[in-house]
Amino acid sequence: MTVSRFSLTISPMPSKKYHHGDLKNALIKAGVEILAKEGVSGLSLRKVAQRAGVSHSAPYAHFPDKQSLIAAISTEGFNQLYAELESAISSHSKNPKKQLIEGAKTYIRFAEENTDTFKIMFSGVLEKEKDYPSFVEISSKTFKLVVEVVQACQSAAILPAAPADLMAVSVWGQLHGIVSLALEGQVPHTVLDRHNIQEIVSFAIGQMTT
Amino acid sequence: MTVSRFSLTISPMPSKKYHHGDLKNALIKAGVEILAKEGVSGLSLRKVAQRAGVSHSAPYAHFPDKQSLIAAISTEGFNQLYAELESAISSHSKNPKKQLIEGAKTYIRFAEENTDTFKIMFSGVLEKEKDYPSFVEISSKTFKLVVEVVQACQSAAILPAAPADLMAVSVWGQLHGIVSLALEGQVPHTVLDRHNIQEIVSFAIGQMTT
DNA sequence: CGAAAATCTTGACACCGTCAAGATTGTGAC
DNA sequence: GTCACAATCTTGACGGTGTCAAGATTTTCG
Repeated sequence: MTVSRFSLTISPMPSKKYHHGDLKNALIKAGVEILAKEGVSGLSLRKVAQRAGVSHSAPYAHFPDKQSLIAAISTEGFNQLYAELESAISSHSKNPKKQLIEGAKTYIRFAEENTDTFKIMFSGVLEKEKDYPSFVEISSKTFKLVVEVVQACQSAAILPAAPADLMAVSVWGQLHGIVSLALEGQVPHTVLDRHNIQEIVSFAIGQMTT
Repeated sequence: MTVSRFSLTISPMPSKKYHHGDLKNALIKAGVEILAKEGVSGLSLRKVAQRAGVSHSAPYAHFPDKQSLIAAISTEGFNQLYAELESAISSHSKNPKKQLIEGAKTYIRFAEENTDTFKIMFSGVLEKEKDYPSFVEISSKTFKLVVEVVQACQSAAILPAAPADLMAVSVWGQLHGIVSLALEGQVPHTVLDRHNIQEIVSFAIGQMTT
């Protein structure tokens, strides 16, 4: 509009172009921030657009709908989780048990520090995950990480012999279940008074390992 | 309004009173039905009201807001889950291992048959659970059921000696984690090709028991 | 340079949760 | 019984939401 161009001319505003440049990533970033500040129910396309400094329907140039933006945010979350897990695991490449424990710690920390991103990734907010190839890819890549650690533990006789993928689902399920119940406030205070989530998970995984 | 009373007079409509009689429960029931047919994202107060045959803001006579209705639906879900678990467990009162396995089966079946009710109960849709006493009560009552089964298993040396509530969080977490991952489509097909959820859980719990 | 494609804005639509005002009905005191 | 009051329900409005259509602006590329 003429007015905004005029004010842009006489008092040069800090880089306000018609084209954003990298709006797609800016929207994802804005989404993550809103998620952290207002939670899942506070996440709206219009707020994301506003925070990125564009009009309410600008996002439709980059995402066909809200679900698609949520998929992108979830994918970004998985990328971060994968990177952190990968880093934690490769720090103990000669000690499978430590890989398992530190991997679990990393998972817990990620869930605690990015609660609502974690929820978006795992709580059915994303309705048709299979429609988003990059989401499927990074999530199955993450699962393969778990399988590798499990196999290393089996080779070291720390976990019992069994199909590695099946055992991986057990281990991940155990970890994920406790974390999820905790985030939902379903772990009773009689337990939380004595142990934090970290300790509960350590106990549970300790039961599985030898 | 005069018109409707008139039509009620000349052609007797099937019991359309101004006062519903039991609207509160009708709304909960309608909510469960919509949940089953349209999923969590399809659940709106206005649809619930319409399905119950009342105006869009009639629910506010019984629930202060949408969260409160969701709490009621979740509570109802927990009541049903508790009843089914209780029934399954009391059917094998002399066999703790069977109690554990059948309880798990019941949990899985409930999640599969009432997927979206299960999600509402456990996926952060209900934002401040502690504000709803009857929800807190039935959910902690359910946890106590798990504790009882765990204790019975410990007495029979089926589960190792450890604080029963801690062990209960492990067992429930293991079960809940696998079910949740499965509902999210996070259990890879390489596993699902060979085993259904039932078998995966059986394997995982088998690892914990002796 | 100019046409086509990409990007962004404006405006509209139906739906949503919520509230205020008022209509209708049930209830209990007298 | 009746009459005031409480409970219940309707109507109408408000701002916020996701989404789409039309058009403005900018970039890209033949």
